[in-house]
Amino acid sequence: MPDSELSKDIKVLDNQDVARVFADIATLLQLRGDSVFKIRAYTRAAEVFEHLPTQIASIAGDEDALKEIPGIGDAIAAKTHELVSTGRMTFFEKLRSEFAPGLLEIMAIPEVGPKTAIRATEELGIETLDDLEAALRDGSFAKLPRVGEKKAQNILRHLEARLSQADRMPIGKALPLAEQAIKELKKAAPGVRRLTVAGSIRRWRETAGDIDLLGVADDPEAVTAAFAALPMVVDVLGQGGTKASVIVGGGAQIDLRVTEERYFGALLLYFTGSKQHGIRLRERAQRMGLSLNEYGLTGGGDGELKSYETEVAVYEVLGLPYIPPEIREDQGEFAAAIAGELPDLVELEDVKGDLHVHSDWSDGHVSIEQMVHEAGARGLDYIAMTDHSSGRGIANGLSVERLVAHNREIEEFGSRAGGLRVFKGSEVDIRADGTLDYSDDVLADLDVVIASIHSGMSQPAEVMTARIIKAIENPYVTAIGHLTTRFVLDRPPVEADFDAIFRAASANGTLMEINASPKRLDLKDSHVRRARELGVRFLINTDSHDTDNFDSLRFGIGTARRGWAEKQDVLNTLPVAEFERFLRTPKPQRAAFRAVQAAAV
DNA sequence: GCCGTTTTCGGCCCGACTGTTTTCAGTCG
Repeated sequence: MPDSELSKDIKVLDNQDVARVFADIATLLQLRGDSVFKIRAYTRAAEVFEHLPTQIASIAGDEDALKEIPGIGDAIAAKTHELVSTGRMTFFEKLRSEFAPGLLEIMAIPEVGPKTAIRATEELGIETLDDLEAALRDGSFAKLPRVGEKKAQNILRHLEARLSQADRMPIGKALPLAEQAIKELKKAAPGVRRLTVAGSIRRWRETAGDIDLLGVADDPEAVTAAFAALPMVVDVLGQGGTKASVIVGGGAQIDLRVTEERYFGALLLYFTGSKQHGIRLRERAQRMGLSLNEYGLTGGGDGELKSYETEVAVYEVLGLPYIPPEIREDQGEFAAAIAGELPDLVELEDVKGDLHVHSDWSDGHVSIEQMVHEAGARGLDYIAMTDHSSGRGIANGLSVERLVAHNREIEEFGSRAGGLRVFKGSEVDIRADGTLDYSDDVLADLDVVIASIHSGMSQPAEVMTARIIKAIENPYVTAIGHLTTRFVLDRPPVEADFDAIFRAASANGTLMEINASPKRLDLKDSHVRRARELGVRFLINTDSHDTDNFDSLRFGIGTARRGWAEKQDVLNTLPVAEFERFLRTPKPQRAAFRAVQAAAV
């Protein structure tokens, strides 16, 4: 069959799809009671694929290339090849046919493991989530061996959370909740020190399952008691001498652990994760004749436990430099650390400008003057006012006439904005055919042009790719805004060939925006990493529609850091004079400008 | 099933909690 027909018949699997299949295989092998090491291998493969910055579909034809990936060997490479080239996997289908189709869903409920799931099907005939709910409610589930009343209640609560889709929350919700809890707890328990957020939030993952907090105290029990009694708490799941788990309003779970000062370093390292990063650390310790746990390191000469107040100290004993939380994903950070090639990640303080800002001229909430004033108050050196173009009727987009008036007002405010430089800009719509809302001669009058998609998001991948590349090639487009248009947990990304898009951006000197709005986080972390590999440079913008939206910058920084972005990769870390020089450089030469900058750093 | 500055075979990370049990299975992070 020719390739063109193949591509018609077979859905192109993205990395998440492939990862899902291997995760399901691991679950099914658990149900079958297969070797824990085999299960671990499939689980690892799923995690590796999920975070792989390269499109699996683009390399799956070459099994040797697949086997280059750590954790992928002969068997999984062959299965991946089969899956991607045919859309099916014989092994998976055979395995799946051995169990009721609903078992995978049932196993996904917390506290339901393979043993419980198997007993539930064999003894109660449970095959779907509905069956499970019925058995939990009528009490029959609680009579299963090793279950009981309390366990059944817990499982029912998890099931209800799953059915209401509340099992993960976006970081834009999780982090403020964590900060509120920290603030309240500090007030309620003045004895607590070093109170900090750990877990996936500290790694700036875009979603969180629960919120992990760690602290130090001389009287830990007093702190956990105060925590359980906080006003924001609606339910206490458990509370002991060093640990408490609560549910707060809105349904989020917060776990707090309180320890002695001397254990804090190992504990923070342990509860920051990721799980895979921790496993690699413990393996490394083991090779050194040591054993790492959440209290410290044992082994060595005397076999005594040695504790550490900081993470740095633990890494040091293991012969490693400090690895920032954002890249603790077992995605090459160990190799980089050992080679002394860890990236010097971009920091919040590095950002000097924001090039995507709205006002009440389009769909923003306050005036240009207020946004400019706020940007100055926050210490920015430059911003671009980028209200929507005319195609965005719904967002009160600017006609060419209004754009001219908009430009005039910006020039006025710019002249009396103190040291702050205000650029004339637009967030111009990329139409379905890849043309822009304004003609080139209108765009030529602007300093900064952010080209974005706001409609026609379900185009086929080939059409979408060509559409975006056309915008990238426009000589006046500074950057592509929120490339994939996705909303975290809420709207899927557009389908496109992102490698081709990043290559075009790199060749044309068109920047890619890392949109810092916690609703978007677009580019996402893995896209940043891949784009950077292909030579793309970035802007980290807040897309602010109100003065407090400038707070979102930190989410963009977190995402950029998860994508291994360094200061030199992010153009709005340049001082204003340098950034203006970049804007004055004609597009064809911006790629070269970029290289000069890289060499200069 | 994967992997190798202790191994191409024989290993494979570590501990705690919960709720069920009369000594620990099951699950989680």
